[in-house]
Amino acid sequence: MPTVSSEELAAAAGVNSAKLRKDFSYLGSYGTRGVGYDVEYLVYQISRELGLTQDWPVVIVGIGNLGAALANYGGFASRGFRVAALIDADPAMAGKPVAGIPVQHTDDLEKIIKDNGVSIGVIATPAGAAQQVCDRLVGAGVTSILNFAPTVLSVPDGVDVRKVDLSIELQILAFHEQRKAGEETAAGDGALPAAAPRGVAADDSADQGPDGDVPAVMPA
Amino acid sequence: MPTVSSEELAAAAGVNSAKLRKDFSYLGSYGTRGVGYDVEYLVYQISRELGLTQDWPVVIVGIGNLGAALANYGGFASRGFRVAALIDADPAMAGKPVAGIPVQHTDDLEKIIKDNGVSIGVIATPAGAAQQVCDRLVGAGVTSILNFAPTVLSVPDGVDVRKVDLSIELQILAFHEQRKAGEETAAGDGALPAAAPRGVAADDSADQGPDGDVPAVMPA
DNA sequence: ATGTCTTTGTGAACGCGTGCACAAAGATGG
DNA sequence: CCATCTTTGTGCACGCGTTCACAAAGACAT
Ligand SMILES: NC(=O)c1ccc[n+]([C@@H]2O[C@H](COP(=O)([O-])OP(=O)(O)OC[C@H]3O[C@@H](n4cnc5c(N)ncnc54)[C@H](O)[C@@H]3O)[C@@H](O)[C@H]2O)c1
Ligand SMILES: NC(=O)c1ccc[n+]([C@@H]2O[C@H](COP(=O)([O-])OP(=O)(O)OC[C@H]3O[C@@H](n4cnc5c(N)ncnc54)[C@H](O)[C@@H]3O)[C@@H](O)[C@H]2O)c1
Repeated sequence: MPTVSSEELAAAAGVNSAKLRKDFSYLGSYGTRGVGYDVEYLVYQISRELGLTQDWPVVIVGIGNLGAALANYGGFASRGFRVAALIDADPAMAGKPVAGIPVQHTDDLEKIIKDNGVSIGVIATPAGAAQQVCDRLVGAGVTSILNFAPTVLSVPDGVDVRKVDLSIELQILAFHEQRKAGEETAAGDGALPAAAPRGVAADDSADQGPDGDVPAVMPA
Repeated sequence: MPTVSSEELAAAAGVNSAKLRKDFSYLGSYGTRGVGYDVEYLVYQISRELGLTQDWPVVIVGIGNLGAALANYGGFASRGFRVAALIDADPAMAGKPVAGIPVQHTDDLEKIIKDNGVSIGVIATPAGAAQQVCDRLVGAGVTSILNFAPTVLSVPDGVDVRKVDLSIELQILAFHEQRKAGEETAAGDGALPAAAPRGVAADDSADQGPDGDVPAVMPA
């Protein structure tokens, strides 16, 4: 039976082994003291808890540059996500296949959502259309939204939104970059709390909850 | 003189007003008691502190589906980022313009970086090439990297990496989605700590530091 | 000039996640 | 069956960010 210790796992992930064990303990006591964790069983338990055992149908709305790239991306299928439909407002695109999937018109949005039992929607439309698209998605039954448009979406309680704003990612890098340059001359006497640079880019990135890195105050 | 109170700002951003004031206080005392903050002055101070007043040249490496979409994206320029160059390993692409910018070959990577004084690089290559591209970027002087490839990059101290992993974004949504479904029958008695769903998708997303939302343990 | 009213700036308390340290559990060997 | 050794599971303490609450500051009216 192949096993791994929390120490090995922690080293690979770049985190503290105690934290890792404590995290695992929320899933139950799947380890064997003196031995470690049964790899296969552990993978299964985590996959199950994370919802990776079922596959989720998703729709992508707004098949422009970004939407098309997403549709072509093979990494989703391997993680249990299936692109159930592509939706765009442009009548000229209707019927044309992107990544082998025919684009459908926005008029049918509600029907598409319901027919496919979709609960996760991806918005890749221009910012101006995002809130409107969001409202229609939610109205049709979508309860999770991944938003690429640089807008803050308002949604009812019970609906989750995650926003991917590439400009903000670059701004955060630029912010640290600026601090690096400043520190060369005036070493670490800035007015702001230390923003410790990380050597290895391990985990993080997943979080989007109350950021621990940069004050999460400025609106988009 | 147009002003705003911390209370108004906090309501708009969906955060606590005390937190907002404390955050601002790190930049100095720019407010006037009994009145609020001078909007124009505040915007300038924050822009300056965040590094938004200067523009940053960036290079994009890997001009495929995603890289091309990024190159076409107009949102970067408006935030002070300038696409200094597009780089790809495919000889067939060399010279061809994408978004009006000619694609250059990977052979010239180091020269391009140095000639343009680039310190921020974007990696949109396949996962297998990411670490190698990263090493070359860092070797040429890049100290901030935005990585779209689903790999954990190893970099020397002093180099910042931010990773955008769309599959993980979807997995996080799917995770909450699964919990919603579960709670309908067994209301809030899960083994995991409460993952409070947020009604409005305000801030967060910026952080990528130790996530406050989902345990940051699993490697990609 | 003085008083009142609004809003800032911040000291102090609270809550939470992280890391330390160790007892308990179990495997393994004699 | 007992001793030893490894690794888990977790109580506890520490540190940090968030929030409360209020004194100080300043505008504005009288
Ligand atoms: N391209 C990028 O790299 C990038 C990066 C960050 C953010 N974004 C954001 O992603 C969004 C899309 O970017 P893009 O470059 O693909 O733009 P795009 O203009 O290429 O594509 C937008 C697509 O949305 C469709 N559309 C417009 N209104 C719609 C509606 N109401 N319903 C359905 N579809 C509609 C259009 O027909 C078009 O096909 C924008 O909000 C942009 O700011 C893009
Ligand atoms: N397309 C998406 O929506 C999406 C989403 C999430 C993640 N990603 C990731 O982003 C990366 C790019 O995705 P894509 O869909 O654009 O892939 P793609 O295959 O369309 O493009 C990859 C490009 O990188 C170039 N390339 C390969 N090796 C290179 C090297 N050593 N140096 C420079 N260029 C090199 C290729 O010539 C190609 O043009 C992948 O790692 C993918 O997993 C993509």
